[in-house]
Amino acid sequence: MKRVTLEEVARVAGVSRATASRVVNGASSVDESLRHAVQRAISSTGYLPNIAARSLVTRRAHAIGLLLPDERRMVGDPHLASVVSGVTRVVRPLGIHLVLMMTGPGTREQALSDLRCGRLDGVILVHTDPADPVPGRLIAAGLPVVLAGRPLKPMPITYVDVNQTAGAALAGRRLKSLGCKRIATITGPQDTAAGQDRLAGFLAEVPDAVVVHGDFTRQSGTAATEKLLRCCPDVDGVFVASDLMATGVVPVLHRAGRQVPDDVAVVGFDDSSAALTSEPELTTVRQPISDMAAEMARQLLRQIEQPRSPATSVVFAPSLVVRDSG
Amino acid sequence: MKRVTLEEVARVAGVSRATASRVVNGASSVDESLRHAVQRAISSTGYLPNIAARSLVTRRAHAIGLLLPDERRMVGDPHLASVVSGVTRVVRPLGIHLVLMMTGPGTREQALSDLRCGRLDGVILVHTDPADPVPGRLIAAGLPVVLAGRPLKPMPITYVDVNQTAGAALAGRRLKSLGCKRIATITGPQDTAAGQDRLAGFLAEVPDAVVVHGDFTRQSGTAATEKLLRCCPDVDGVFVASDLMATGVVPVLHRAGRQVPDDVAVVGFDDSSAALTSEPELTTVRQPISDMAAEMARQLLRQIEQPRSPATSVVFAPSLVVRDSG
DNA sequence: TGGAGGCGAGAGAGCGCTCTCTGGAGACAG
DNA sequence: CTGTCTCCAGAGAGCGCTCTCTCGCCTCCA
Repeated sequence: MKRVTLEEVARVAGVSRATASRVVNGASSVDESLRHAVQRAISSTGYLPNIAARSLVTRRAHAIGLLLPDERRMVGDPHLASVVSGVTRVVRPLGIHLVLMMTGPGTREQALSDLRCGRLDGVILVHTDPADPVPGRLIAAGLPVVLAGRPLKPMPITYVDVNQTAGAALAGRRLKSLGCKRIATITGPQDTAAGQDRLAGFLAEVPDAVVVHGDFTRQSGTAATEKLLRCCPDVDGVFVASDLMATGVVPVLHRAGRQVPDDVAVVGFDDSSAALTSEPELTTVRQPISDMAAEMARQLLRQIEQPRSPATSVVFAPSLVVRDSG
Repeated sequence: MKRVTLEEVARVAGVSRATASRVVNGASSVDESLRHAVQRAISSTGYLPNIAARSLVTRRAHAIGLLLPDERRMVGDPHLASVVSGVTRVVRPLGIHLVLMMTGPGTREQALSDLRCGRLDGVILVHTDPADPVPGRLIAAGLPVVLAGRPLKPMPITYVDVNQTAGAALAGRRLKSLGCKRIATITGPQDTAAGQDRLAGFLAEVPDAVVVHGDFTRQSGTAATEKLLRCCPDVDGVFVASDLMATGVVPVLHRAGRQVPDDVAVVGFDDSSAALTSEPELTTVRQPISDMAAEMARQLLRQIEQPRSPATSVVFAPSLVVRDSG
């Protein structure tokens, strides 16, 4: 249980600490026989490099942060596990730690100082409040940061997103191809980029759609549907801007005596687990969350490697998942 | 953007590095005037301690790991966000990082070496495979570890769990008090502690219950219900050992022409988001996940503080959440 | 054979911090 | 007034690693 240091390894291998270090870090300019001696010494002693000591001199923490919104917004979010998994896939083989931070009082400041004092090499920001000053301060300080989702107001920051507009258009085309005549949409909050884009994309495809506003919550889906049935009782197709919201929509339709999809076709957005537990299972627009998360990690690593490299954005294509609801 | 060191702070404050360090770490034996001078120097220079340097000498990483099963088992798991949130609540005020690791090839070994080389101070293990040798190796090495959920075979390890047996009994009592005469249960996998305990607890309350086996998945809920309706068509109350499974149960009952809860009462377990998106909303047994996670964090910190302290277990009380299904 | 050139290994100086140990100053008892 | 005890600040030695700089040795060409 006693700690093995590089010094120890070097002694066992009969070389200097510097040479042992070269072998550990894979430098090429080491004689083959010495390299072998060091490798034998490493496995015989069970040597593990001390990351703290390494970080101290390389000024790399070998850790990135994932900044999440508060629990309330995260619980029931279907994507968390996929995001973590996607990032992990990229980051783990490199020995980089993924540090989770959930927003609470002062969390974002904490992240900022972790970044400044070299405890974190970069951060991925999820669900950023448009009024949040932290992303701006991060890019101003030239610190590596990637946003999940397009920022509401344009800023020179790297982000990864799905083509929300195209996804909503996919939904619109689906409803039209089902022969729906009276089409409506229940929107997301219009102070988010996703909410705006999904509405715009849908209207581009179905210009005469009835628009009722929601805010991505289940409750708002229920309320919006009641309103919709009052103002537009002959509706026969509805695009709901999130699956979670759609789980509030379908029961209201059923209670009003409308069969889904026979009387009213419903298309959701997200392909979340809610789409599968809903009855009937939801036709929905899928975002490749895990791949997007992996790309965020890659973008972040690039920025860490090459500080102050220009901001880029990567936009993934959505796809339609046809199930039973529309 | 240049880095400020303790040396710098000490110089500005006109004291030695040691005294500055004492102030930073809150040691009491520092003269009030010097303490103030140092604090002024800290804020004027914007000093942030370098954690790597500190870790190097204190041998504390100030980071703990959360070891999760693979993405497949995690996606759709309702509890991840709550677990993270609960742990964060305890750990963040102490400046301790929460490192997420999702099981993939070699992840657990990685966690072990992170622990050994001092990159992690301890780990919380979630959903551990009973055949997994890692927990055993961790306790053998005297490394701080806490399990989420009772281990299947007894071992001297600290764990936090909900009283699964009592929770299942709660469900049984509910069905009986509703006047159900022909009661069944759809179980979880019997190679997990939760699956076993929920069945045992339910049978203790309803000894003559019909037992059909499932494995916590939605699909298994569907299949089990079909089987149940065939072998026991007069069933009027069913305890489903997880909410997710229950979302597969209810539609089958509906299709068979049974109203929930009028013809068949359904009680789930977990109080997950699936319980809310289900129609009707599920009566279910709630586990205080977030509080349990916080307790896991506290237990882990205690072990880190006092290595090789005896293993303890903390068992939380479940509660019944009455909604519409039973 | 001698000198230049190149390549690989070792010596040693830190990285920024903590912590022990020492020493000086002040208080108080003898 | 001296000796002892206490208390607090500073000096300095690392923690384990990387990386530059230097030096030695071997090769190759003149």
